[in-house]
Amino acid sequence: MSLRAQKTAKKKEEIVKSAISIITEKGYHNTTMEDIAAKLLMTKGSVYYYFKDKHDLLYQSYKMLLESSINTVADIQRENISVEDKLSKVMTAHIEYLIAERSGFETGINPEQFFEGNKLKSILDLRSKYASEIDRLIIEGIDSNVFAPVDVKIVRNIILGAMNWVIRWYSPEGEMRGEEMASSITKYLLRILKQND
Amino acid sequence: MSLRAQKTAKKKEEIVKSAISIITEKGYHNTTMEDIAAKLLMTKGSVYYYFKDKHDLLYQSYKMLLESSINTVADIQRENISVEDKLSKVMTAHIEYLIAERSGFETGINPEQFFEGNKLKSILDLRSKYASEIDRLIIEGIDSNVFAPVDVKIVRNIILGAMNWVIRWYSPEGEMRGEEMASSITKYLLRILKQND
Amino acid sequence: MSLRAQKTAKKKEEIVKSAISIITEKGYHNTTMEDIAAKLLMTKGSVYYYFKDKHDLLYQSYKMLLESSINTVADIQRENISVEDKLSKVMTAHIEYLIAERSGFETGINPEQFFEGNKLKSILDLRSKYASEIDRLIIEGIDSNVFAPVDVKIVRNIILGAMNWVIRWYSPEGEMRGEEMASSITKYLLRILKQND
Amino acid sequence: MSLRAQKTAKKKEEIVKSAISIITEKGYHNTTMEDIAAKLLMTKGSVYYYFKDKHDLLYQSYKMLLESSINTVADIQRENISVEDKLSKVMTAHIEYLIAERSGFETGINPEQFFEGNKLKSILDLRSKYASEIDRLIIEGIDSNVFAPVDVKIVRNIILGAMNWVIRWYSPEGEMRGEEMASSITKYLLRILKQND
DNA sequence: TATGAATGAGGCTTCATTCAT
DNA sequence: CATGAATGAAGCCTCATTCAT
Repeated sequence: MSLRAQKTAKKKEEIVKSAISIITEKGYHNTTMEDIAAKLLMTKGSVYYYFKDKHDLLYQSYKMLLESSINTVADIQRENISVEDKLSKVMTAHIEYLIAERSGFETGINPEQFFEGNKLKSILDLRSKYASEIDRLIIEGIDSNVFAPVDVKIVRNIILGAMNWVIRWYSPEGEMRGEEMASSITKYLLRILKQND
Repeated sequence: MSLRAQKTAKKKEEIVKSAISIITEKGYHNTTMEDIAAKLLMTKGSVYYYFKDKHDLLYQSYKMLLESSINTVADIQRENISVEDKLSKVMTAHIEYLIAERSGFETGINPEQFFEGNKLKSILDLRSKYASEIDRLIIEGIDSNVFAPVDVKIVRNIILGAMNWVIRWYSPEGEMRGEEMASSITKYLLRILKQND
Repeated sequence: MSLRAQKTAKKKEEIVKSAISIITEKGYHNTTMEDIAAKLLMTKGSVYYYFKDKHDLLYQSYKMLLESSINTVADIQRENISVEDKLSKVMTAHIEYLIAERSGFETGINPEQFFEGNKLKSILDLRSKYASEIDRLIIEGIDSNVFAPVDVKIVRNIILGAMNWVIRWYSPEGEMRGEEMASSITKYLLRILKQND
Repeated sequence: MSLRAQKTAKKKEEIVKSAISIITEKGYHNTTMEDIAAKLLMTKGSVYYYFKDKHDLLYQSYKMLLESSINTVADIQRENISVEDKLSKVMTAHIEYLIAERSGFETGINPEQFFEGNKLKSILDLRSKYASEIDRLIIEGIDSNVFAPVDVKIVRNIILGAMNWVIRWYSPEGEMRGEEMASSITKYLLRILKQND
């Protein structure tokens, strides 16, 4: 990648990160392009230089979030630890990421409402990919008798729902630090899966 | 309540129910007053007769949903059954209600984003009330040694997140009926609380 | 048509007529919706109540112009006069209409540039219809030996070009009245067709 | 002219020619500076090196077209042929030029709409000059009894309108070649002027 | 000369809301 | 009570133009 292309990529990422946090805070429709630009000390026009339109910015932001999540899981999958530890790490990472990036996209933006056609498909595909990574861990755990047999789809969605909900109630000003809370949630969720012997 | 007042109340409820389902489907900002009116074969003007403005309609809809939930819990609280059964019933009812009414308000509408001042306070109070009903059941269960000791706030939020998430992934066209799924989710969530003796 | 529908139709026509004259004067792109509304002492919003968007207003204006031309020709076709008189009347009417309505659509708006898809097709169809009415008169004249044999398509386009050009150079402030000029142009154009015996 | 000046002049002409054809095709307002630059594999910035602004590019393009037309007429005026042949040649050249350069400026761009002040005056002067060259030929023809007496202004405008209209309907894919059509139109237009003895 | 990133004015469009009938 | 025409504030987006490198 040329220097220029790098610079452009960096700028795009900067905008995306900023957009994610404002949109999480105020909601997509209550966030104006002006808001997004202003937060970065840019003008609207500049944002449009990097993104076709507001919707495109949302799409690319969403995609980046999902891809980042998938990468995290893939990294963890490669580690040489037990299934339980892997799932544990995946969950903790997920929650900590939400908190750190202040991203409420998973709860605040319903892909079916915001996207259509190829864009929707692409988002749903990424979601599925992430979901199946979790499923894989669950199944592996069941197969190796570490986890009890469960309805994988339902349990996975319980896990996702519980994790994504965090952004709605966790406050950094509270008594618990993010990591503590992440590991606490993880611990409780694992109880659903653990053999009861 | 006079006949007229009754009629008005009925009409209001009709509008609210319709609004909830459209807003759940398309999102608040993608739903126009025209849409809401049209679905009921009314005109915009009529809706304004019953509700001060769009925001008021949202507020009253949200309130109605929460109050209905709270009533349900209260009813269950009064029943003469075990704590575990009570919590179980509350969760099942919550999920089935979401599915039946096709309401995605809990996930789709973040009160902090949509309301402010007294309205926000009133919504948050109702939420708290509902939350503390659940907390009460959890605590009661712990006190009576039916449930393991847990961080009540965290577990309660895990439960809420997992339940509310349902509207995002459950499809009535799928193989599982709503009640089945509700009881399945309930069963798994209870594992978090159950003593592991 | 109900009273209300009549009123709406009238208002639409009012807007269209006004739009035609402003667009002719300033050009489509130099005319703002504000301009069009202001000229009628309306607000932008009102115009949008009657027309989907600016382009739709252009389309309906263009269509109305063409339909009106076609009706005029049809009326003349039915009259009990000679072919030459018919063609003569058609040309005179065309020119006088341009001047009276101050419409420069034919020269100022190239359908291929402004429309596409079905709208383009619909405009081109109307144009064709008008063109073939003129062709019919030319052919009739040739068949009855009143006109000399000519390449119909070319002569028709000469006639159209010469007539439409009027809006570009005729000034009502000049020495010649519109009708005079219309009949003068008509007279000259007929020379192209007249037998030279 | 220095080598550098020559190079600059050449580049300017290149840009102008390219601009004329894009603007003819898409219209001035639908043509962006980006479009013009891209077609020449330049960047916007470069175009601005040669032309003050978009409007200046339009102006110079229009001027170049008119000057070229005037030069053509002047050349023909100097030829040692009959008045009729001169007018004939002028018209044929005019039409062939429009077709060859795909220039629809005469019909697509109304000077009154696009220019003002000195620029408008300068364009109108060139137009007048061109018009009076045609007038001169007509008058000469009348004086020498080759042409019938006519209202010169009207006939000249008929001729101009008929010629300029060509760009709107002539398609190079059609059955007739450009030269054929040019001479055909010329032939018909001359009938307006020819003595009918 | 050439580039491409940044700017900002201007125009289109939507839609909640009002109000006379 | 109901209607539908009218309003106008607010936000998206385009693109000519500038300018540092």
